[in-house]
Amino acid sequence: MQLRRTDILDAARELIDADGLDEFSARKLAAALKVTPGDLQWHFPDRQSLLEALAEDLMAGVGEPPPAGPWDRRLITLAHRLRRALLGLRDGARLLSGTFVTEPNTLRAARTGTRVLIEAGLPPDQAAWTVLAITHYIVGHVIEEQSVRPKLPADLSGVDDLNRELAATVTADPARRFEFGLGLLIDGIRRLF
Amino acid sequence: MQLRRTDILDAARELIDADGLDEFSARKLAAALKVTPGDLQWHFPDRQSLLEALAEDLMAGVGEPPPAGPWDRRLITLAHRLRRALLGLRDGARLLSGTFVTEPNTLRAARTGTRVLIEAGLPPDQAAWTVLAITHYIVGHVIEEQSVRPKLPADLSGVDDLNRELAATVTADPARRFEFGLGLLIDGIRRLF
DNA sequence: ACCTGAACACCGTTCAAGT
DNA sequence: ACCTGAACACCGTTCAAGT
Repeated sequence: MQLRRTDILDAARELIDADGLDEFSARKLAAALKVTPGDLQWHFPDRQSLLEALAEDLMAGVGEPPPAGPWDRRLITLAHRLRRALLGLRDGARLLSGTFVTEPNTLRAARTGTRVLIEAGLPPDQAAWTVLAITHYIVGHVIEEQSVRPKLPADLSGVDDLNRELAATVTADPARRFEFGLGLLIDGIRRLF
Repeated sequence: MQLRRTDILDAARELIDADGLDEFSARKLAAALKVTPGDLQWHFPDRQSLLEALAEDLMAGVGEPPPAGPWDRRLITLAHRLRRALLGLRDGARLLSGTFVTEPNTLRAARTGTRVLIEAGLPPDQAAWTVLAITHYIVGHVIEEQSVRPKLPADLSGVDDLNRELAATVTADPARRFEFGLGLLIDGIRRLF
């Protein structure tokens, strides 16, 4: 049976979802595919290119033009898509942040967001800067979301109010936290018009 | 000569600054210190704990209370400090994002930011959520700043306007880009009052 | 064009033994 | 308390050889 590119990527996703990015190795992947490490090398010249392919796949669809409507709704749609995409694979945000923005799907997402803001009337440079800022927020957020949280001490007595508040924040529903920070950015963008 | 903790961390920083986080290994560090790998293990039980110590050191001073003044100025001061701290070591943002927020210096920075907003009149939960959002933006931004940029094609003919705009954005002075995105967030926070 | 076998130059971590 | 020597169980990558 011929080893196809998508089979390799599927198996890689399975391993990463199971054990995390740090546990992932090309040799384990080869073993899972019942194939020699050398064979894997033939399909992907090195480990990095395999991870980049994975990141690119993750971004598929994110850059589809969002439905017509007000710019803020369209931007929020894009932001949610990017977050969902990153959450689609264990350690997805860390994976993406280790690759470059020049891959087609990643670039397309940035283009789509920029176009939304240009169409809304923002000058092109401000539009591009804004999209980059939102992207950084999302990547930073999801990296934290996906990082293993240390067990918070069940007993919070002896901890002061501020620490308790911060603990509550980090433990809070990440989707709502995401929404809150995104809202700050959107409100900030509003003042650019 | 006794091997001290700070010597180990200094040598580690030197190696990371020289070759990047991916090239860094405990064995190279041991060699640089003219010491056995096993000896290093005695001082830091595992590689991860060494990296965490490094991240903690990076955050030293960030959480000092900023000079009195309007909340936005104080928050901007903290934001710049965090960015400078992360830029203080090659791959510093990636390093920090691989550790937890519970280390004293990291926690202190979050506490200080939260307190600034509470003192300005924000409810504690909103203050904490806001600080987390800014932190995510900064970490995401500096990760991109510190990632090796692929050589942009010198010849941009044949590339459309949008790509050219995005290329210009990524190539632009990162300090100004940082300021722009931070400004969006600050303006968003303004509307919370 | 695809895959194997075998090697090379590395890793992090453990652990008995020394001082 | 600190450090060495030596090993264990891994890595990514290369490359001649097979089909």
